[in-house]
Amino acid sequence: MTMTDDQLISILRDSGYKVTPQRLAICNYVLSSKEHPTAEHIHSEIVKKHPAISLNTIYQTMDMLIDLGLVQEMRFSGSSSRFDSNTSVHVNIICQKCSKIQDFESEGIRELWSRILAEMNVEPVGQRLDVYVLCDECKR
Amino acid sequence: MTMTDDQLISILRDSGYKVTPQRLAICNYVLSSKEHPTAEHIHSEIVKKHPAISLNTIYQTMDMLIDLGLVQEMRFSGSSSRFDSNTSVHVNIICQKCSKIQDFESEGIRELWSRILAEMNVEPVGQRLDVYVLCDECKR
DNA sequence: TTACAAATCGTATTTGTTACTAACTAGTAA
DNA sequence: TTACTAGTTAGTAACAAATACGATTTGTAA
Ligand SMILES: [Mn+2]
Ligand SMILES: [Mn+2]
Ligand SMILES: [Zn+2]
Ligand SMILES: [Zn+2]
Repeated sequence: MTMTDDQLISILRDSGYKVTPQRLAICNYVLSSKEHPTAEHIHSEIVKKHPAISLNTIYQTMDMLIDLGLVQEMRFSGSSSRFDSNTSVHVNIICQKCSKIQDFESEGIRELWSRILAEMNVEPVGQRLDVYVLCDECKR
Repeated sequence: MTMTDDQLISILRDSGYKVTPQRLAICNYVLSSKEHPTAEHIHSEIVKKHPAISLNTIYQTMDMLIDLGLVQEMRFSGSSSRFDSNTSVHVNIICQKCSKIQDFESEGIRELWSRILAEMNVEPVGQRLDVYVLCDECKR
């Protein structure tokens, strides 16, 4: 979910989180990324502007974003967690070979998913919809 | 997926896996369980009949079952992996509080899911459909 | 029966994540 | 501006689940 610095700052302050340059940099990167990055990946990006940033701060900031409901953590076998800033109902298309993750989102899917929920008769507090595939590049 | 010992033995032999008493016990337990058990949970069950069984053997047998396509591993934040022997298209209804997992499966859901796949235009090799809820007991 | 590849058990190691702590800093209110 | 304080950071230690390793045992095909 992309937003302006001012919007982000309001959200953090309203929830009692202090605004630091590290947080702003991490949030801006993660919330605008479509790559479902790992903590290591986020760190390697942020360290360019904040050379002393620690991996721990990345994890703590992810915990904050999860607490704020702005990010979802996805765990996998054999690889580290990916962080998804798309919190709307959508499908993650995940390549089994190269681990690339692409979102698929549409009104049609939201409608079909809501019908599935209706059939199950549950009140969801979240969901994770993964489809495992071989992506076009890995199929070759 | 429940099956007879003979069916199971055939599958193992056909794939070049040896048939051992430990494997039979683990497979029978896991393939008939609806609980999405953890490795520890499986171990605590099998150790009753095989007192020397190691946790390592549980993990190795799970790898085998995953290789055979009979089991799917589900990783989570803050808790250990759960192993799901229901490999058909279904939704895992997962309580955020007590971590109980219940399958929901129906012709309607398979139909709706196939329409989602059609819209995405992908050839899935698998999927993981999680809905996070508060179960009836935890809601009280 | 024998030979050998594979499986098991027990343990060591790895790895991703979490916990801890001293130093630092954002926010607040004189 | 200044001083205070609770929250944040960086660095590192600790943790736990999962994986790798190696000696011994076992299943299976000759
Ligand atoms: Mn996504
Ligand atoms: Mn299931
Ligand atoms: Zn790929
Ligand atoms: Zn519950």
